[in-house]
Amino acid sequence: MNAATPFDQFTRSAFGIEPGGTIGARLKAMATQAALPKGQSAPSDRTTDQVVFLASGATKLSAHASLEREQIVAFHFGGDITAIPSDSIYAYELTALVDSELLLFPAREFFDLAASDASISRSLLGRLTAALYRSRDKAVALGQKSASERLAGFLLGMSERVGKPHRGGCLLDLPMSRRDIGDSLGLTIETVSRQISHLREAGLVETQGRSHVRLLDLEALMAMAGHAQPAKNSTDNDSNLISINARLATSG
Amino acid sequence: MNAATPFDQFTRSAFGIEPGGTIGARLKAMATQAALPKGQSAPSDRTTDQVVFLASGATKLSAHASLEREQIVAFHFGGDITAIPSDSIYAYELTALVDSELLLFPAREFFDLAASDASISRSLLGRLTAALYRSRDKAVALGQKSASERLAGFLLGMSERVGKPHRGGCLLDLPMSRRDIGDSLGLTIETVSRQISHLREAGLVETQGRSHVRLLDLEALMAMAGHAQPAKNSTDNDSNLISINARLATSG
DNA sequence: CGCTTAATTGAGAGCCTTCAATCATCGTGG
DNA sequence: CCACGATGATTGAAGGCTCTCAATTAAGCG
Repeated sequence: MNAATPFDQFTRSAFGIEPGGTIGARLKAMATQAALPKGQSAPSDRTTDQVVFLASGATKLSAHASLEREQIVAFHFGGDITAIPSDSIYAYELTALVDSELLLFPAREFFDLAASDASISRSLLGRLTAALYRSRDKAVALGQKSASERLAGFLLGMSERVGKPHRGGCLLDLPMSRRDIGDSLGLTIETVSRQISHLREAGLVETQGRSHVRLLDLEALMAMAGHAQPAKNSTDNDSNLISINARLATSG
Repeated sequence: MNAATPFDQFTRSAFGIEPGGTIGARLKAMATQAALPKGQSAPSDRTTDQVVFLASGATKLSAHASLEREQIVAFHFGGDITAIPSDSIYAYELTALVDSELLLFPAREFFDLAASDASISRSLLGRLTAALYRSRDKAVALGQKSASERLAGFLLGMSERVGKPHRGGCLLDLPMSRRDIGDSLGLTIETVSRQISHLREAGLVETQGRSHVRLLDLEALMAMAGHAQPAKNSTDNDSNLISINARLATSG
């Protein structure tokens, strides 16, 4: 086991502890390492919740409301931690959007052990809270927002997580399909496609191929997404630029 | 401080620790106790996330997507713990549905202290995970389900939390208005009202006054909600009755 | 270079919303 | 105890946004 294994990355970057310690050894004993090729789903356990550390790649966590109806509740990227329920009213499934490496833990044992270490507990409490907040924000979008608002919000959210600054705008290389975007936003692929076309016609974005999107006007997108805080006075728009970058990318 | 104070209830029932200990004293030092009359909102802190323990009563946690657009992300009842974000893109607000008693903690300090105690950590990890699962399930409903499915799911969810068994059915005394239900389900009050009328006409529920609802056919409601697991064989419906009661009521 | 899959674009239908009016509920005051 | 008023809930009709169905175009891969 060299210094760059997923497990070392897990203990060090996620929790700030050394993999060689007592806790590290016990964590390792209950971990299952998996290399998920693109499109493949994590081995699901119908009897035990699972905690997942995504070492590298990108995944989607989706719930099957019925055959033909899938809701993606979260996207994950390298370094993210998430939890997969086993006894929900829906069947949840973690699927790789690109080739990915991940560590799987049985949730109950993992939390039992984590609770005994202050550093790990503190990290998990923060991450779970962030994931909860993110999930709530998604619920707000799904419950209250129009298709154009949702798509603008989605692009801005992705820009925070995988965007690269590019001449005052932002360059995205989206790992998910239009269907995935639709399943995440509660829209059909046709509606997603139409909304992207509208954004393109409005000069707010440029697209190249299936996955490359360039956000040309972040401020206009924020206004369109309804992310702008109600201006306290007249033209007090500066605060938006700050708040939009405030939250770190974490599973949710 | 007698044995029935909200704080004693908090440490004992929520975490299984004695309020008199060192941790208990430090928790108490950072706690703010509040009695919220019906309709009133908790004092919001725009700079610090808050952890809330609801000792008694019922509350809603809502996000303001804009003026006139409110999404309720969670209902809470006595014994629940939740967290209110301060720096979200939406303004979150905790409002009492009935006269309520609650304890407020600054989230960062609270989690810092909680992490140092294995018992508290374990409890919080479980509660936060449950809240995350519940929020995800709500996202699924908001993203994929029709009005009738959402309302049936709402009634079943409430039956688990505040329902009283009644002659093979379930008796509900809902503390929230039709507007609250609509804001929770991403529907208008008119649509909620129409769907309730449909359920009544179908003989699945009876209503009495504004808040009393009697669920007459839980199985039919489950089928309508789309909560039924895909039957593995022919008429294997017994498992639904078990799974519907599997999750404990927790904030989220 | 051709094929398979994904994405785009268009037309029509459906579900929920909006707008409007009526009815019921419940707290209050006589 | 009942009448009254205010708020909440119900019901109806019309419109809008997204979905469904269908066809075309583009992208990516062998």
